[in-house]
Amino acid sequence: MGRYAKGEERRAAILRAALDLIGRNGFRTTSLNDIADEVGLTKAGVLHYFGSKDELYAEVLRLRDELGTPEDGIDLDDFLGVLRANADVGGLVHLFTALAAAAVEPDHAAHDFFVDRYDRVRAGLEGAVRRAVADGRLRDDVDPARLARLLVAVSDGLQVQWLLDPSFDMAADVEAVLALLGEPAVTR
Amino acid sequence: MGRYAKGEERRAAILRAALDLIGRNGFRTTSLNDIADEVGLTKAGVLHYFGSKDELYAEVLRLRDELGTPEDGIDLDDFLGVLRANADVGGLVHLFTALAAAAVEPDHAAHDFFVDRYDRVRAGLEGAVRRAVADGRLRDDVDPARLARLLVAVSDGLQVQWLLDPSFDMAADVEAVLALLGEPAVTR
DNA sequence: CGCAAAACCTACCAGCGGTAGGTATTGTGC
DNA sequence: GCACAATACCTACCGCTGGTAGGTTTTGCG
Repeated sequence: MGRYAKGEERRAAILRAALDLIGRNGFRTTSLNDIADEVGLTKAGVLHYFGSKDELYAEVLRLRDELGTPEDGIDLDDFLGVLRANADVGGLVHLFTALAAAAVEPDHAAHDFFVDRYDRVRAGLEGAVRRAVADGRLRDDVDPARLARLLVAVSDGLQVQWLLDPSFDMAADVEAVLALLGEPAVTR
Repeated sequence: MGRYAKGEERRAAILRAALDLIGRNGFRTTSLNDIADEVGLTKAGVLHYFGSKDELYAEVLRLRDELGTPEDGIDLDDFLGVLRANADVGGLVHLFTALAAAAVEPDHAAHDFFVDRYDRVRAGLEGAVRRAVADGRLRDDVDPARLARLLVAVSDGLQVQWLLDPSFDMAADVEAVLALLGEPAVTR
């Protein structure tokens, strides 16, 4: 699975170009040809690096995760921070929700990515919930695994509504529900 | 905008066929041609009734809404009931989430449908929340509009996770969060 | 320099959603 | 029951999509 230096560079350039085009034009109207043009290749050249369009998109999201995630567990504030940051990158949020919905089918190229990702995010959030409970910042009669799942769900779901009509504050909504569950002040 | 009797019948048959095929094969692999074949028409014949594939799909979801919704406001139990019922129709749930994600773009054929639908559902749920608060079944320090938005979000979000891995009970999760908010027993 | 792997192209494919423009069918008013 | 318009529906076509096959050029290593 070796790769030449030039190849690595191209690969990165393709990911950048995809990110850029998706942000500018939305991912639905962006084709492999567009991406290839942007980076000075043909469609086949792009597919040499990524087996399919969906795999390329999955890789875009994977890259974004890597850039934005601290490697030492997440806490509830980080979670809210991500949600706040998402308000600036509608194109990517859109890609995420649409691809997640499509990747539900087991043979979709991004299926494994999303299964993995949800597991990871849920596990991280479950830890954050446990710590919050231990610190007395969250009432102790919640099931951490369930709450983690619910928090992921609520943030995914809010993103769809927000994309349809960005006139509310997603993070504020999640803060509110955390507050109701006994977290007195999530943000400073 | 008149329509002959035969036309009405065909239209209904197309919707039924679409519903059926989506349920059997998933909506991603279902093409206009497949639907046309199933109902004994050509692709162009189908498009005579529905301007585009996305419009047809929007109509499928609209039809489903109509069938399942009582016209005199929804309450929180109904809401949970819908969630429970969805566990039996994964194909449609998938169509819903995927189409909602795609329809985020303002020029998408189903955009208006989803904007409308979310407004309606949120408004209905907001009423349900107000009634629940008035009845003392929900603590009174929640913003009904916000909670309605959150409940819609959580159910949308759970559906994605559930489609990826249907090993948990969506309705039970939502019940749990309602319980935490002061609703002692949502179901009998 | 030699050679394998990687990079990348041209040419092609089936299938997609959608359109144009025709013909056949249906219902309505006289 | 006949004219006439609207509706129903078809064939043929379009551009584009993601993807493949198989070749040629480029890269790096021993």
